[in-house]
Amino acid sequence: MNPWMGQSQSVVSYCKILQNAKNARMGSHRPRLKEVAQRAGVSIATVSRALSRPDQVSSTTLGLVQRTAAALGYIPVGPARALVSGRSRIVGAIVPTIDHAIFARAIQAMQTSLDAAGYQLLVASHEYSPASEIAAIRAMVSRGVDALMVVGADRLDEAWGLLTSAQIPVVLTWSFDERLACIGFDNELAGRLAAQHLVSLGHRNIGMVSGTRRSNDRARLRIDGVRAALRLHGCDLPEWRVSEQAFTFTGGRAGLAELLAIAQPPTAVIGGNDLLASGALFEAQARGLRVPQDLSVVGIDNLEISLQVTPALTTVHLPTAQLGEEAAQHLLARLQGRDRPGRTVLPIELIVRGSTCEPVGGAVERRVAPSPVAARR
Amino acid sequence: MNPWMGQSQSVVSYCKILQNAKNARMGSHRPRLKEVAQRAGVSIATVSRALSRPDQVSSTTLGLVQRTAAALGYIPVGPARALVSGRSRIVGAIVPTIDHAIFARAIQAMQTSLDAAGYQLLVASHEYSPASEIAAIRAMVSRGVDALMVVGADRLDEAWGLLTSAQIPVVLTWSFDERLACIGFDNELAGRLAAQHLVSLGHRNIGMVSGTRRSNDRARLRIDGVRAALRLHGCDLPEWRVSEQAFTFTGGRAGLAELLAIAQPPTAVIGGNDLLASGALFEAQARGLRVPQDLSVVGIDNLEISLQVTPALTTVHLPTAQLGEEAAQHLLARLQGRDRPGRTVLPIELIVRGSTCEPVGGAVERRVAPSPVAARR
DNA sequence: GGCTCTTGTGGAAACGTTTGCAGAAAGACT
DNA sequence: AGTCTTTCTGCAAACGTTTCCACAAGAGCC
Repeated sequence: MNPWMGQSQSVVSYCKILQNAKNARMGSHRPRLKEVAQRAGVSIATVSRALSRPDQVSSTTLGLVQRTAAALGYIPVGPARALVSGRSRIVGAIVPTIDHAIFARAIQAMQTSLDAAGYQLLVASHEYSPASEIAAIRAMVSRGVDALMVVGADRLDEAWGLLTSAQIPVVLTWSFDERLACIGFDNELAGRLAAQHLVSLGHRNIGMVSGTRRSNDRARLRIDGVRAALRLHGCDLPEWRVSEQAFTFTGGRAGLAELLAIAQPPTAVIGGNDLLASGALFEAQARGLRVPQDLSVVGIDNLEISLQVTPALTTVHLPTAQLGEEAAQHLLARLQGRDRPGRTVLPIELIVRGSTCEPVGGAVERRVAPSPVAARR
Repeated sequence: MNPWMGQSQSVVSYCKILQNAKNARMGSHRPRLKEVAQRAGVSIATVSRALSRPDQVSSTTLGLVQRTAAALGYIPVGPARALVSGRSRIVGAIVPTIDHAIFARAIQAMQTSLDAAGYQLLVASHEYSPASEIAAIRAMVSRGVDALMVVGADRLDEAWGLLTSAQIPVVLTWSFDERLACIGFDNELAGRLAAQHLVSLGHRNIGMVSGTRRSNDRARLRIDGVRAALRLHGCDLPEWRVSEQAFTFTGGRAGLAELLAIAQPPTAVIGGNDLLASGALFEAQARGLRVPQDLSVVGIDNLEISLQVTPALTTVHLPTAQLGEEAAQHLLARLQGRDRPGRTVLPIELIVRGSTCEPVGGAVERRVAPSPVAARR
């Protein structure tokens, strides 16, 4: 049994520990190893061993100690353990934001895996601010995390320095970099898959609603992928056919609005992720455009919502929950001294649904209707 | 300046610390207070003071120490600080799941507020398992969190015992209980508002797609609220007009399917939250029912998605981000010894959008079309 | 020039564990 | 019975901070 994990024991006992010399006036207090030892009539060392490596203690003492500890409601003091053992049993995760389905899902998956191994998860978000990320890394290291997960390969030199010189396992997720172990997706391929699909349907005039590119290599790589696929077929993705927006439905709507305002509006758009793509879809429908006949829409991520919208969204599936779990397993393995591959590329896949079809000539001309004001709030 | 927060300093310096006696072969290593003290030619105590209470040190020494610490890339060892000071500067949050927009948002808001105060956030999820929650509480306490946030008032006695006997500030969120300080919503009112709205539109036969009620007082209270409002107008919500489902779009769809299968299908449904309500909306549309003419749909939460679906979802707005921030501020205040009200009820509000209207006689008879198979994956 | 008061500094004792080491006890074998 | 293992236990030394206390040095005052 791992003593860092909660042992199941009655808590009524909490109230039973009555006044020891010091705390007579306060009533109950949190017992320490020393009190358990006294009560059980053994040494501190024995109690410690009984609780953290039961095999090193005779079965009679073991039982005695366990019973006493349970009766007193003993809960170990983490910082003391961490200080002497050098391991806090805490893993850190630094993400751009927790309030985004893909990161929330990955974090949830990590947490579950870590929990099963007796580790806790410390989270921080930096909202795509490189300076905040540095502060977060430093805060994590300072809290003594045993391992660390970060997102993406775009960061300041100082952040790289902290990560590479920290004496703990670090895993870089979502994309790749030589300097660290990585578990990620081929973001460029994601863009290529989306673009290829549209090209193979016959689209030649394709727009993209991208998320913010600054401090976000994933966003840039996806655009690169789209561009590469288009070039391969003699098309291109000029900068003015890329609309950069915040990662929200609203951003997706604004992005599509922007693309529809240019001289030769695209017959298909690729969203940098499903949020943007769904937003584009909503905006198209609000303007009376039929999707996919008047406009094809492709996303990247495969969120649950993408399957629910009408038409369901064609998208590139990225296994984000798996990423979270693999990240946790990777770090756990390294914490146990097991070797791990330095780079894991998770498989991605285009999922064709109802939001894409071959372009229907001239249909886009219907886009004259202005966007009706969406119900506010 | 708070030394628990990352101080901005060059990291190149990391490489500069060359071999001290012990680590000659290893190259760089993480410097301790002792090394900073030696290098600066002062005592450990002075360095400690310079870094954590600059006012207690002469300005010349202060500058010297700060420069040396920065040059060496000193990062404090949290567990040691925590052990001696009794404060880890870590706050815990235990939620049912991180992978749900409302909790993700609340956690994100908490994290931001805590971060600004130099605190870090330790998260755990229990997936609505009471036993897991106990383990999580124990794990948190064991890690020495300075304060704790939990969700809801449904938990085992053992969990209550741990929470009330822990010698740290604890805040209960989303609902209320006498035993702890609370920041929450009037969930019963949320249900009432939704039901009242439908009744005032003329609906008499109302169904509900609820989330799992077990270990979830919020879900139960919302149903209670709906029921109370209906009773007030001479209607009722019999148990067979309540479909209990998982908190997902799919759950919402299944729930509506179930309600439509009963003898006198409802003319309006209330979703226990917006996920369920949106799911119901999607299912209705997939079956060719017009919303709101054939079926009115109301949700609770006001997620971003609720504004984007067509028609936009009538819903009860719950300020979840505000809840997260208030929870953080509450705990921070108590950590600083400031007094805080024991109970904060956050305001909620019905937002009427396009998914509800007065019932149109007999329209529901159209529901004969079976649900088309949704595109898989 | 002696006195007090303030300010800055260092020594050393905690904080609650884990763990190396040594010794005691108990069993196995001659 | 004596020796050699093996198993179990306790002592005490870490771990890296913060902070109490004492003391030194200067400043201000008469």
